[in-house]
Amino acid sequence: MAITLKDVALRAGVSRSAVSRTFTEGASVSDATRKKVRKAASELGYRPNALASSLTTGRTKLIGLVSDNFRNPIFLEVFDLFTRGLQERGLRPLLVNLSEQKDPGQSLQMLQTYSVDAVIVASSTLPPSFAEAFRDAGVPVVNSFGRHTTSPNVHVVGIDNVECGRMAARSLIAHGYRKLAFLGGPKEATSTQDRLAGFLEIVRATSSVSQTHSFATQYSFEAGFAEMQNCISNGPAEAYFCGDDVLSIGALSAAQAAGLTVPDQLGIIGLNDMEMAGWTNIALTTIHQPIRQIITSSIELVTAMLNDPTRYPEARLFPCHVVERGTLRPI
Amino acid sequence: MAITLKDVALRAGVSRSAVSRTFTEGASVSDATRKKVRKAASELGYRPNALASSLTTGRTKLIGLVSDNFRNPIFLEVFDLFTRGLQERGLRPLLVNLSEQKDPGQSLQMLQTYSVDAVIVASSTLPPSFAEAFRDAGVPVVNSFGRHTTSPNVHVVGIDNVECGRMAARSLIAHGYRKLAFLGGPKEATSTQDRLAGFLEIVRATSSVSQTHSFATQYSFEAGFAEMQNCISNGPAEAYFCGDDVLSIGALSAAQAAGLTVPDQLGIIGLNDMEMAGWTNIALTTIHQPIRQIITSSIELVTAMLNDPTRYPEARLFPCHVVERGTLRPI
DNA sequence: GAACACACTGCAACCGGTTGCAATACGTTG
DNA sequence: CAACGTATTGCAACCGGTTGCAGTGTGTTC
Repeated sequence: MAITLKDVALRAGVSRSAVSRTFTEGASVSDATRKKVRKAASELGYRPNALASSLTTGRTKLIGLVSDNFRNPIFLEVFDLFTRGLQERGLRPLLVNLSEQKDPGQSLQMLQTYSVDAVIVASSTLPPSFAEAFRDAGVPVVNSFGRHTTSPNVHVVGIDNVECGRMAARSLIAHGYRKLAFLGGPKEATSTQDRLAGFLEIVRATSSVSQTHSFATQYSFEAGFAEMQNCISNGPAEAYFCGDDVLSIGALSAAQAAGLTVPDQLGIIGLNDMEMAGWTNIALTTIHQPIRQIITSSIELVTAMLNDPTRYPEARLFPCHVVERGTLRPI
Repeated sequence: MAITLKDVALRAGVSRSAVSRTFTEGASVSDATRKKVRKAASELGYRPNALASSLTTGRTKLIGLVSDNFRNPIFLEVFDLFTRGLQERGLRPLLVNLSEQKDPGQSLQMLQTYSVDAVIVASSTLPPSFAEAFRDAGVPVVNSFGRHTTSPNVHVVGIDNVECGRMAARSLIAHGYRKLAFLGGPKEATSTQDRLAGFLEIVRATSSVSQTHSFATQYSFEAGFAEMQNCISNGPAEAYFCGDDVLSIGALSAAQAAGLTVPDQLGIIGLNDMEMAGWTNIALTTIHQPIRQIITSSIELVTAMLNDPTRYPEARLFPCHVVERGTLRPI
């Protein structure tokens, strides 16, 4: 067994309380005692047991980081930023992979068992009810990349997907395309529905512009490739707004494989602006989603909730913008 | 505060011990008691506190998952497989992002503070001393994707990098290239050094074949792109063995940007066989690294160590093979 | 020199569980 | 019916910390 409070207390010739207080910010200990304790502790190699202390303090500094997206490269960056941001604040990410089951029950139970201080649900595809299950159980929760609603039940940090849909449509039109199409992500995801809504709004308000739309089964290269093959065999549109960048790259690949030249015969605009979109042999024109800001803000919100768990829910939305590369023809 | 043992005991009209035993596998409780307790527990919504119980059992089921590679897309799959595999066994991954600091001290201390049962160091770039620091502190550790040595000090699960170097060289030669080059990952990484050693071994044993070698600063697209630009300006070789697939794709992109045709004027073979290597607009010929098997085996090893922490260290190596796609000319 | 404020300190109870041990209950056997 | 083995149960101590409270010692004020 490891070194405990008692061992240090014994060696320093003080009570266990004194040792505990030495390692507690703002507790009342004299310099002399503190010094003795520090010395004994470092000689013994003492490490306080965070789990034991959580028992009385009610704080574990563990944060559940829940996601269902382990196929989309953008999420590697998401995990990178989340883990670093949390670490910097002394919080520890307990990672939960939801790829198997989409029911919040089991993860909720597990995260409660580990007394996490809060949960971050990082997903654009999980329904809002998922995050709400945590809130209902009294666990502070932030839904990052979640759906923006005018009356959120839980904290949401993300983008305005409807506006992104509008932005994409406007951009395609500005680039001179007239037969537009929406090649969305999973149909049941609220983000997909919202983007389509914004897209349709602009198309319908613009004369001489038409649209079609279809959906990929998931955010993956293969799904984008397959759906674009589908579209091509039905007679392709002039330009596509794809659900995200992975989908776009799959679609791009299918278009090239079918002998269509991009951006002349076929334009593509993605969403996310993940690192690969900028690779020179891909050069995807896409809508930049400010994930750094979303994640920083999510973490700020989580830490704020640690202090006030009943904080009134809010939606934090960050503006996106189009990054012009090579998959839309010049204006 | 949440529901505790006491609350359930009170409601069920039994002692706290009885409740505890109801939720402990193999403890002696009568069916009648068990039923009463179960009923009371579910009525109250009781969730056992895993952290409190860890105090007496000495087991947290927390596993530190330590990595320094959050830029390489292959690691998203690595995290996916690790988190799922651990979850299936009732273990919880506590993710540690080392991207900032390469000194084991701080992470070791933090992971001890959280009483992790074991640590998985998932990295091909961290030096062996990193994992050894955990072992020295008495924390069971597995170094996944680590260096194979004939006398490992810690458990290592991975591939034989020297053999991969040989394999790459043999493959390039078989495909008819004569002026070969090694475009490695970070120079100080043991994996880089091992691959180079194997590569050189074959080249030097083969008459009429020459080689040069250089290193990228990290495993990223940009680094591969930059280093290939470098190589081209110095007069390119005929074929390159790149440190991994991301590097390969960067290099590929630089070659194409410089007007070199692949695979005719320039051949490239990567390592990893990450998902993107198979994307039809990339089609990278590469050495497949069996990461599923490596991860499954790592988790098996970790669970074995949970039962026997002093288990004698072993190296588990998995064979790799070349996946032919489009970046080497036909044999 | 008495009265008082204040900084420290240790005691002991507590956080939410687990577990060795002794006590009890039960069914069996002779 | 007594003796006995076995299954179940609760008590109480313990895991490694934290913290309210009372007690001690010091310096200040009047």
